[in-house]
Amino acid sequence: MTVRTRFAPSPTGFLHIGGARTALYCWLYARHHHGQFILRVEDTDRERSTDEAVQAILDGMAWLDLKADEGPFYQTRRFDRYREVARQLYEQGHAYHCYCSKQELEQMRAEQMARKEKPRYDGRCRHRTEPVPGVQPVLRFRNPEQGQTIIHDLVHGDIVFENSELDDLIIARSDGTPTYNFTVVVDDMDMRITHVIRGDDHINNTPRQLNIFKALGVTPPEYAHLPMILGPDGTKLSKRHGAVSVMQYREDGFLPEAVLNYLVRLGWSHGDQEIFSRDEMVALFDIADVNKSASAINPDKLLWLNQHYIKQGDATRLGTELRWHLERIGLKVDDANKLAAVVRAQAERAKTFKDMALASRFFFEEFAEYDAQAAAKNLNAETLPALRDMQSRLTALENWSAEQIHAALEACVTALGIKLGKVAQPLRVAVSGGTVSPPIDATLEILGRDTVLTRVARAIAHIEAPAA
RNA sequence: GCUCCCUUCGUCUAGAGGCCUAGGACGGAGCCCUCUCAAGGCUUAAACACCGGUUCGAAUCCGGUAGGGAGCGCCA
Repeated sequence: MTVRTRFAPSPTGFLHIGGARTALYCWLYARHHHGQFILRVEDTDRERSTDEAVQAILDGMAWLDLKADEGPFYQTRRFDRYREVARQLYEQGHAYHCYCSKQELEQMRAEQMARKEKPRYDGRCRHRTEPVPGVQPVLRFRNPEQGQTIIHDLVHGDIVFENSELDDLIIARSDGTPTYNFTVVVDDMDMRITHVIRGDDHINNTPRQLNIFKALGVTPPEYAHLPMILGPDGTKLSKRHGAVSVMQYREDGFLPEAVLNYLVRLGWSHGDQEIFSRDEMVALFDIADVNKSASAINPDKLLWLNQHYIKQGDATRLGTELRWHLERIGLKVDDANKLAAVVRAQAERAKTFKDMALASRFFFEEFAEYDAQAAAKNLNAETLPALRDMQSRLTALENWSAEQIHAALEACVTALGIKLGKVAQPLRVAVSGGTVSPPIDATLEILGRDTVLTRVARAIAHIEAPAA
């Protein structure tokens, strides 16, 4: 039997980090077993589902490169099928019409709460034989009253529920539209899903679904309930925690491989290994190694992973990512070689592309003014001789390469009897406007001779006429 | 309230009865390297929620307690 997993989000918002991990695990499990990964959009709640949300989820999965083998399927296009199965259940006596009004149900719940009981439908329409005139009934599933329903959960082990704890859930609303617990069963059945991997907030739904499968005479899939993902403070994930949408991570300068690597390790591990390529994840992933307890997001670790992939990745490819972020701050750059060179030079000092873009502006545009403190300390009468010396050495340089620039620097240091810092730092301020940049030789090389000489001249002029 | 789930350093985790003086990673601290910022190297502090059992032996098995969480919709 080939493994078939599904990711079944409801399009009521963007793809958040928890959903992304669920999708990743489903995808990994399918890939690992050479099976299929199916995407299903659970949009039966027409009030809250939006096309934008559907697109946002698709975008998020595309960014993470989690391709579905089948789908996306939309539940709203399958209403006929749900109606058909509901009818079957009704005809076989597994479902019945309930005419209770919402107010009546609410009152019942209130009374139960007052009695400190678990609020649930008491089955008062179970044996009704006559319709109530003028009332469009809902269809309720006739849940078994005795016995137990056991989930053989792949991550939690057996979870036992007394059927007497379960009530008769509504499978079709009075307008005839189907509800969640029912559509899930019909879809998982029709799509021949073998493994349902989802958040453990669904554990309580599972016995109901299992009973519907049983009534339908169908073998249910295996279940694996994943622990929740918490915010950095250990509380429930929310918008207050910053980047909740996976696309927000892209905006913030993260690489999809870093996000994926981070996510795969949140709730799953393979010994002490921290870095996983896509292929390694596929080869190594197993539900047996998934944890049971909820885990909090650690932004620092994601940052660390992101930088790991920035340092590790192909500079040309990463250059396109840098270009995207430069564009976002108003800089249009097309020189792929220069972008790659900047990526290589900045990789060690940038945890995100957003930061890298910000720190790399001076490579691509003239800076407006010097950082006041930096200029005061590094562009003054004391450093003028070194700048002048370098100005002529750089002008005379045969090959504009980091090696040659470095040699010129060494020669300058020897000639003037000063420390390297005494010339490197003034030069840095001269060409970048501030005190932070990649090593000065590499910085000058990337900038190019013309730009460097122009900026050095500008610095010298600044020293000679500080008022300007 | 009821049902269900969870509990190893701050965080992510290793750990399937003796390999545990509890390991790794992020973050922290210190040192080294150094033209800035970083990156890197080395060192270091830091945890088995609690109480009982079972066993020659328990982080690992069992029971209870405490704490956290989820669910209890004509939402998904």
